[in-house]
Amino acid sequence: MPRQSAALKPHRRLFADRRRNPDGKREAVLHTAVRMFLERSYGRTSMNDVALQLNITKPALYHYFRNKEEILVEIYRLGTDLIDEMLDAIEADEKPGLDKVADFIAGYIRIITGDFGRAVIRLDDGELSAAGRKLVRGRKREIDHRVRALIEGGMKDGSIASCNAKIASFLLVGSIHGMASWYEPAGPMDLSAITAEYVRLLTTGLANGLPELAYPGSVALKAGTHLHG
Amino acid sequence: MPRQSAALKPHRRLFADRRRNPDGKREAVLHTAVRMFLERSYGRTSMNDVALQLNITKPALYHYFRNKEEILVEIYRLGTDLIDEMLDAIEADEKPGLDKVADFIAGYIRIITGDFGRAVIRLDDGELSAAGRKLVRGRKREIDHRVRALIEGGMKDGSIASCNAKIASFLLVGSIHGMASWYEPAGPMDLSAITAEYVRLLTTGLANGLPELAYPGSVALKAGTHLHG
DNA sequence: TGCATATCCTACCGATGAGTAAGATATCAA
DNA sequence: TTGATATCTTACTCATCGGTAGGATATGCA
Repeated sequence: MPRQSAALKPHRRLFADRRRNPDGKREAVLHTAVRMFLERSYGRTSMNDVALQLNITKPALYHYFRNKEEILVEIYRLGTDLIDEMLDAIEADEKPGLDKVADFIAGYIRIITGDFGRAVIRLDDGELSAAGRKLVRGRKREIDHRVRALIEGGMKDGSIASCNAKIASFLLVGSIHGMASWYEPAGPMDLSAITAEYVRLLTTGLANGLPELAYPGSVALKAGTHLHG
Repeated sequence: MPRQSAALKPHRRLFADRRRNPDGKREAVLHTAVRMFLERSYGRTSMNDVALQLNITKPALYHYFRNKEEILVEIYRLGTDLIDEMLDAIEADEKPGLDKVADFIAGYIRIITGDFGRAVIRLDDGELSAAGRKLVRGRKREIDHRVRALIEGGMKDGSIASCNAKIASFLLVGSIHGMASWYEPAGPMDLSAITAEYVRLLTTGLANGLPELAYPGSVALKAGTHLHG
């Protein structure tokens, strides 16, 4: 039933014979599952669907994972690990805050255009049990805080204009999250062009050096109130 | 089982007696359903849950809606109507494109901080049947196009700097969509402050008048490539 | 008052999906 | 070669959920 790209087929091979390779097979399950979860959502992808895709039967999956949730949590873990590593590298750099933010934008885009990065953003952690949800949301919150710290650092060193770092970081991260929904790796749009445009549009708004001239925000606010009673 | 805010209780009253009021009751179902869908997702909210919340039983719901999907489609319709009306008003205005974009940001934030507006963004249209999905996605796409046209108009009249309108509109809309996830009306953050910050950050990036000085995008791109092999 | 009908309930059906029991079969180490 | 064990399957259980059948009851109109 589910239409899958040819890229998934290779994982079948691992299960084609019964040679012992638990780590490899576990990984194959994860790669197949994350693709299917992204395409059809976690809730609408049954364990049977995943098993069929790998040319095995459902109970075989339970040889590698205790339950469905463990697959999802593992996917989240792999995805957040990627983001954490990127932030480690950026924080270790000696650069103005604005440059770090620019690096973050580019790096974050690169990660969330991959399967596991995109999973962190697109998959609904509300499907998790209370325990799993707490774990995953904790990691997400930690990432948010580190991004906010990046912006606050830029405000301290003067490369970023004074702003509400909490709001700015949400805007920053949120705009990139949007990409995870519409961007298609196989599509016609060039990723480096998108990245460049994102970096330019977002860092310009943050940059210091243009005190108030750009746009009088009060006008926009007043305009908003008279629209649609 | 589901914890609900007191704001839902009033809708129970309508069902408390059996006075004939189909329109009012239908609306009460929609208001209750959208709240629950937003809190627990469409998939994890059963018809029984909705009925219990209204102090009736499941079959009574089928007196007002043919099936569960009809409720969701109706919610999408109400939400997209709000957005359409706002865009109508903005397009009718005689303003520079950048000002229209600013108005859109403020108006869009206002709408998506309400239940039905937020539903358009947060609820997963993948839960719909092929027919419903086509309908809803068509309306969403139409909105995207109108936002893009706003930006293109600003480029034509010179108020917005030359950029890829498709990417810019995605960034714009995406950043606001992020709000629908983290913003809580009852929370501590002031909505008008958030709106002002969003308008300022986003319109500054778009505005014309600062040719290339703000930030050299090429640096950020190069920096991105060496992060995390 | 009494009838037609809208409203709502109890009790059910059928489908789906997570997870398990119990056994068959292949692999690998000795 | 042979046993121990990892791997995988067939055949189930149990719970949930969308939706319906058919009947009970209140409402509003004649």
